[in-house]
Amino acid sequence: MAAKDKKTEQHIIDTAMHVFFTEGRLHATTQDIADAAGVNRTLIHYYFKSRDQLFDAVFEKARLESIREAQSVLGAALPFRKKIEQFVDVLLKRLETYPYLEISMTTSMHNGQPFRDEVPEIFMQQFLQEVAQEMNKGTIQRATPVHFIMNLFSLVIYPFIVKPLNQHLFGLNEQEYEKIVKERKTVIMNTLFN
Amino acid sequence: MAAKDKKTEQHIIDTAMHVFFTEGRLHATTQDIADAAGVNRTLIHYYFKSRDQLFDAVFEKARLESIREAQSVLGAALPFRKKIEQFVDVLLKRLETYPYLEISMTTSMHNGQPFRDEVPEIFMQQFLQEVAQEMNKGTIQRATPVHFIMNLFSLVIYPFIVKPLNQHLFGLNEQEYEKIVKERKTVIMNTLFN
Amino acid sequence: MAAKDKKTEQHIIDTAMHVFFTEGRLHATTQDIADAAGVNRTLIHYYFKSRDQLFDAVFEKARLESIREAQSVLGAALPFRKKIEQFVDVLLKRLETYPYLEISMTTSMHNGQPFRDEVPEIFMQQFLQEVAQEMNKGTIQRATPVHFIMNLFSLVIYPFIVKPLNQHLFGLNEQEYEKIVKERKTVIMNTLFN
Amino acid sequence: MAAKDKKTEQHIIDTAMHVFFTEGRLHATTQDIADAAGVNRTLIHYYFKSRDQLFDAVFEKARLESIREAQSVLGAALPFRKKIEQFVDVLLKRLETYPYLEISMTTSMHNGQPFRDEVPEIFMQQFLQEVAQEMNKGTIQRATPVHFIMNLFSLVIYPFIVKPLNQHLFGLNEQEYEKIVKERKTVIMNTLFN
DNA sequence: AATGAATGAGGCTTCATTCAT
DNA sequence: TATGAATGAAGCCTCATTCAT
Repeated sequence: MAAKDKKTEQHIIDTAMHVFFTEGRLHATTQDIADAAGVNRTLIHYYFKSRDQLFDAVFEKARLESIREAQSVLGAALPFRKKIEQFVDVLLKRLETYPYLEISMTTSMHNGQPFRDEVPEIFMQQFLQEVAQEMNKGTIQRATPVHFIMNLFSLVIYPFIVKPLNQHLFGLNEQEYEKIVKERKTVIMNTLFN
Repeated sequence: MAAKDKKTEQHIIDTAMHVFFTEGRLHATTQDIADAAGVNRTLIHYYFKSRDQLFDAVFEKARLESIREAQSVLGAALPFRKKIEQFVDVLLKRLETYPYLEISMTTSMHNGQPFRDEVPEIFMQQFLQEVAQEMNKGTIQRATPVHFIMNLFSLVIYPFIVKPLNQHLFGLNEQEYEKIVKERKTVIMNTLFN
Repeated sequence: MAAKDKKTEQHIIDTAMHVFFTEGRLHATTQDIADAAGVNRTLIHYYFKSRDQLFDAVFEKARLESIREAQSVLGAALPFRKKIEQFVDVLLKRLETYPYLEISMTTSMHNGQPFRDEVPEIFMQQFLQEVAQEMNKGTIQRATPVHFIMNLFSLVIYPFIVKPLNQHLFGLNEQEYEKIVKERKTVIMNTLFN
Repeated sequence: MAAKDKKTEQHIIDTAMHVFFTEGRLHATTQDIADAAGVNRTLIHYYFKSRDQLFDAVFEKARLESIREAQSVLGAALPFRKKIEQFVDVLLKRLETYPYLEISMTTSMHNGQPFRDEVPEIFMQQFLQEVAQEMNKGTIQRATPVHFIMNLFSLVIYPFIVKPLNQHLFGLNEQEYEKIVKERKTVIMNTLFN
């Protein structure tokens, strides 16, 4: 019902992304997704042959989007700190749309989901060099460069992953947690940079 | 078969913890767990009534262990930095045994797993106050105190969660990743403290 | 694609006959047949309304061809033995093209496939009389006439039906079985006639 | 319901044999068989893991029974003609119980059902030698020995396979066909022996 | 305490068929 | 005449759970 302006196949993928990555229902059935998309369950098989192949299509799209976003920021000609700041923005924005994306991809990997040709290696190498330069300049903590990236991702993503757990742990309601999230960007930048 | 020195019930729980948190097979069936424990599948229902209640027992045990460990360190009469250092040690050690523990607890929460009576509130309040004092002293970044704890957990746990993803991203083999992990503690302490 | 010189409808029937009676895939789906014919699956429904009606059309064509062939030989003005010899030839030739034809028709009858108006009764009556006369002459075994025809069909058709089973039973490879088949005609004639 | 005196697993196999080989419903679903056996459909999976493996079990049992029966007669110390006579009896009796047995096994072979280790080769070789001796004695038609066996099976089995087709072809009602079948043994013996 | 047998619920998939163009 | 999209029916299979011993 919902969508005739976009092609049905794409509509199903988008719905699945929402179910998986926004609602976090990684184990939604094909019926669940069909219901959410307002289509007949069989249609999913018509387009994707099997549940697994729908998964593949969804993860592939998510992966490509992530890479594209990362490259558009990290590949730009900007000062390092500015670049990281924008990247944190991009990540946070994405996490607001798809809070369960990272955890889903990680979880699904345990279940045999194979890796696809990932971030262009050269791209990663270049960025690691840029990080190394900053360490030499003394603007960030000196260490094996991968640690900086690990720290970055950890600080941004993890609190989203464990949101319900944290809310409970710290006794924060939805509103209060929202406030904390809003502060994260500044905290993260201060944590990453000397 | 495997265990007659410990009660069968406890043996099943331990096996389930291994399957869930060490192997990361959160969706293992009762048959899987029964196989791993070397017992008949229906025995699980005999002891735990239902799959969900086995889950509850397992998560409850994990939760209690986590709290006990946390309290034994954070509740001790030690200088703040020393305390955090020991806590990072405890967390890292636990993650080596149960790398999928945190992610499992988080994931299962999405699926309606309810929270149990969690960390004694007073305990958390006391620790947050301690953090606030340190912020005032200037030894750590000044912010809403929960951020410090969020940072701490994020920096320690996340790299374990996304290990396979990271290995791929940075092109690290098992040995190289191991080396990075060994460096984490120092990096984390330097990141958390000014 | 394959056929524009013959009507598409006829092309589909011919393809189906090949799939059913030459390849022996009596349970081929409409998709299988469409693929083999190089046409869209729904086209089969366009022409034949339903899978069953395609079946009907195919079996009807096979039946008519069989009857026509039988009549052209058995209705000819030839000495009895000559007539039977030619009929065996005709049957063997047909079985080489459509080895699974007889078994398919038989099998499909079990599944409720109704009979159509069959061999003209008079024609069969005449032939049975001819057989009776030969029995009186003593050239063939004396018995209820239908036995002669049963024997004839059995001896010719059955070895084709159970070819794979026989190959295995007697340990014959393709070439060796071919040799046996070539000997069949003489053996059959000797078996049928005194 | 039907059976508590025999083990359920065996009861399911027997029911399946009846459905397949007596009723000729080779494409019966697991539900059909479960209904016929008076058991829950899932129980079939409990015992046989999959529909295919039920098939395997059924065909294996049929195959073993056939071999055992054949050996008990053909391996006996009897005059050749007497032996064949008894074998025809055995085959006819079996066909009355399982008229669709042979055709089912043949049909299923087309669909990839693999052969199992079949009739002991030595046994077949011995019987072929016996046939060759009879040919030398002149009691049966002289030819490659396998033809005699082919003829034997053809003459006995085929009329059962095409019973409905034959009834129609010759215009025989159930009673009349029954009468013809009763005559078959004598006709077959006369046909096979000089 | 333990287990083989049995069952209901629910999931994935295939297929023939219909609809709209 | 031909085809892509969509759907309902029905099949197979897995799983948690219950029953009877």
